[in-house]
Amino acid sequence: MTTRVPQERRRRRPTRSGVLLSEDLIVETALRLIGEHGPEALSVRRLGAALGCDPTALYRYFHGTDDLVLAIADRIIGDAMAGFTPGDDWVASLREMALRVRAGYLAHPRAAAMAAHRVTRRRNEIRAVETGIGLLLTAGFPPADAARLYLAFIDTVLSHAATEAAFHALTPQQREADHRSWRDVYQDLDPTAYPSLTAVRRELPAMADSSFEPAVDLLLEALAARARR
Amino acid sequence: MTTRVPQERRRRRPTRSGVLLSEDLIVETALRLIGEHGPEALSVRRLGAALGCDPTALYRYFHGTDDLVLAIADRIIGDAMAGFTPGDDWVASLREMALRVRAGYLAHPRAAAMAAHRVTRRRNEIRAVETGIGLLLTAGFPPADAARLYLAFIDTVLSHAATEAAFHALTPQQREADHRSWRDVYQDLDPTAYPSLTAVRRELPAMADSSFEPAVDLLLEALAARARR
DNA sequence: GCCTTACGTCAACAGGGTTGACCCAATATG
DNA sequence: CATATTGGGTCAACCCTGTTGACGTAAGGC
Repeated sequence: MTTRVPQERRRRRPTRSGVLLSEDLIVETALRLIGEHGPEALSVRRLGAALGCDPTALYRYFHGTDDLVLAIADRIIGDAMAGFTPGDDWVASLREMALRVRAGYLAHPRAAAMAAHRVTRRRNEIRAVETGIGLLLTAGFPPADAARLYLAFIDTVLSHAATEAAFHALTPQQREADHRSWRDVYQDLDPTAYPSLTAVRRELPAMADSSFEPAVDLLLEALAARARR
Repeated sequence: MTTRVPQERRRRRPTRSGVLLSEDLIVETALRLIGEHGPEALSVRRLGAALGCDPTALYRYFHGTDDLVLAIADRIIGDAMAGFTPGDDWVASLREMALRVRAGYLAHPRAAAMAAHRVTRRRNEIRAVETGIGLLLTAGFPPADAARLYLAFIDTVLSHAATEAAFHALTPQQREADHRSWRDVYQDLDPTAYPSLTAVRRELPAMADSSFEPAVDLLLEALAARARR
């Protein structure tokens, strides 16, 4: 489609069914669709049906599916970071950022699973990057280090959150089977072939737990150690 | 399709073009297709064309696209860890494990991106867990810590590798747009609204680089520090 | 009240996964 | 060797998908 997607729209026209479309309404409806019926429920045609408009009307608001996905991702980031202000303790603030991102992803697990790996280039994401790098600058890191270390930090947070979101997006049956496998499969192993697993056998059921916070804490430990030098 | 996919096939019949199909041949051809013509080249129809058979013949070997993807993922894991033996230096060994997993994913980004968040507790994965926990045990961690820390480590590695694979699985246009955004969008920001981003402005193009190794190194630093205590 | 244009609608195209029916040839059996 | 069985390759068909260009109508500026 050659039509441009304008920044502001003043003239809006109700659809055949009387709905006034808007970028926000479309994103919200998409999130609802995904949340209710899974990621595969998000298609231009289904979204149009849910909105009560012709599917191709969406192309007046987004350049294509990819653009829509990015808008959804940015919306999730915005909701997660809403009202957050960094405090004096930069480690604690980064930790809260991590937990907020994770909570935002888990609020829309299925949407997060499909949008997590993208750079949205939109307002909410830019704001979050500004905040995170600002925290590392106050920690005393020189600009080059602050940028690189923030990237390592946020990529880890986002990757972990995406993994958790993907897990939560599974059906209860799949999730249950996953949990069981740590008990069942790993418990009946040949001790001579798998000595280490046998040694930690009683700890394996805990492997079904989330590693999000341990991993974030390890990372923040390393960052704090480097900041001290 | 109601037809079952049998374990062993004895009767095989050449296709119209004379090829003898097999599960291995199909998986290999799928990987070759992805490698040569990009990630979007993997579809049942194209795979059939590349094999010289009717697309629906593949349903005699796999229940559907999902089943095929899992078979591909299994091969990727096997290839990545093939021939790996841990050395005396547990930090270096964990590092090599991380790099191998990443390389395996990046060798087949789209397949990895599709299957990365799915848990396949097969032989290769069990072996990897055995090796990794063994390394943390030789580092002196008590069993409970070894299990939890290995989980944090491998989840970080897998999550990062999945993120990178997902990025490489994007279309060239999407990837290019992602790279550009760090140069373009983030360069024209209002300095008063975004002071930290302005301060690190010259470092931002580097944000398009991978954070895999910095993140893994931070994690290994923290693990080594904890092992010393 | 006219003119412009934003934008909702429509028809169409190319490509996707998956299905059930068909039928031939490769094997098992006598 | 001849016959029966059936694995599995083929085909047509179905409904899904994203995306396009043309069209027309109603909203807003003047």
